[in-house]
Amino acid sequence: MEKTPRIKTILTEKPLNRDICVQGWLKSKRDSKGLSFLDLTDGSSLSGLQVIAPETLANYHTDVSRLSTGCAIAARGQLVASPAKGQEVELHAREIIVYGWAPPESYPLQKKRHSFEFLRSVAHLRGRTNSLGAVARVRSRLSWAIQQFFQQRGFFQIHTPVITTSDCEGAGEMFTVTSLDLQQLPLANGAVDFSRDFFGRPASLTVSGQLEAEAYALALGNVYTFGPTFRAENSNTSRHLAEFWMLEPEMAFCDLEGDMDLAEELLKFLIADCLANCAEELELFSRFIDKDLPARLDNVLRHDFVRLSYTDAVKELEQSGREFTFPVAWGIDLQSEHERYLAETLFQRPVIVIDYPKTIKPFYMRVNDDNKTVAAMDILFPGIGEIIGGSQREERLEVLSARMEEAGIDLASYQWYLDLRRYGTVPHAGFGLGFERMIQFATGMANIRDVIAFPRTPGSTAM
RNA sequence: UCCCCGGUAGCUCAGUCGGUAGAGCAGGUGGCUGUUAACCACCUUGUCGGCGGUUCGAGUCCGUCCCGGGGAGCCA
Repeated sequence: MEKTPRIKTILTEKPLNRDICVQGWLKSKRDSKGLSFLDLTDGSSLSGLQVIAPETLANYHTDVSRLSTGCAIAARGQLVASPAKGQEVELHAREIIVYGWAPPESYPLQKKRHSFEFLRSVAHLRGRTNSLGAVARVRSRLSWAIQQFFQQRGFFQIHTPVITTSDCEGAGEMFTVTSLDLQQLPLANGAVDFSRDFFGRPASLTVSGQLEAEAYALALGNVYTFGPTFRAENSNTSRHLAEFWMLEPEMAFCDLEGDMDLAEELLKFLIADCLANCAEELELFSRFIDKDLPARLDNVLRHDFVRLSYTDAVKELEQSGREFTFPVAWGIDLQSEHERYLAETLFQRPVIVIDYPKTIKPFYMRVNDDNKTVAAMDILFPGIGEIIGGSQREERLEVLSARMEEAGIDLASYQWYLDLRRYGTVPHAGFGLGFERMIQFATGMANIRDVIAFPRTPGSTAM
């Protein structure tokens, strides 16, 4: 097929009085005396190209006049300065080719605002709307920015496995992976005989690539994994998915301080990149989705993140004079309302809470000298809560083994993980960034199901 | 999983005290117009989420199930 310029390029370069061909989908058509105005978009940018289709076109009465929202067409003609308001340039068509019709009586997308809830039911078409198309472009850009950030800093990307046979990675319910016939499960002593399963033992979809990333951090120095992650939790909220993308950097010869520095630098980099490269999309979100978006993004860029210990956070909450639904006490995990108070009311900017009680954090987090807390950090963003969770890892074999035993974890199945401490162990640290939550923050989108193309949530995989 | 709210035309919603259903938009037809969420006139569209109950009569009241949204928990 003929290679045609993208509309984004045309709108930027404005090659006036030249013959060009554009291909895309119709956003809307308005008829006037002797001509039709076609709003054409090809997905390259939010703005579309206005195409003028005169009545004199060979197929005007047979095709052009029948065009409606959603139709796929090509338009060839001259790009000229537009005499009317609303656009700088427009294409005066000499030829219109219809690739695909979109019968208006059945095409779900109308020339009007739809609720995000409705658009979820047509997930395969919603990328054609202004807002969801903009989300997709921001998502792509942020994904690229993540790669840039780490590659520029000498990190290596590790493709950690999606299928895991670890009994538990300590991060919630897992999806089982099996090739057994579920109608006729092989039994042994009344239980399923996984020795006859594909891997010879129970297997699941990963809930985190961290443990594997640690192995390669202790080989290549600084690494990151970035890929799909799965949680079989029955979570029904606007910030949880059963399948989501998680970024997990892991650094050797690094402590909690360095971990926090990297996380803060990354978050600022991503937002700055978005502001610089997705200006048109952000303008749309600011106008229709979240009026405070520019101020919130600016707020992150301009300020150092507040860093305070869990112990100090508890003190702040106790001194706040607030009546919380869940009372605050040292040793109890911070509730959403507490996190929100810290980030949104008290400090009004991102907050990093460190050194949580070891009893409420996973086994792999490094025990501090007080023997009561661990070198953990949670980054709380105003509006969406926890966006990053990380820690310095426990690199001491004896301490790690003891903590795993306390947690009731079968050491035998973690020998490889313990080997990392047995042979050439070093202080190391890392964190996990929920990619969709990052997109939510960058776009102001309220529901996480609207920042991933095909969301998977309990009881729902629409497409 | 728990709490709250909701499910009525293709979409967004209204529907009073229980008396068999309406608006805007979309769609269709015609008109007008360098239009831009185009405009004007006319027209079409319903298992009122499912099942059961109360009642002479249920969109409306009760029970139950399903689905969706918000919040909570879990977390990223």
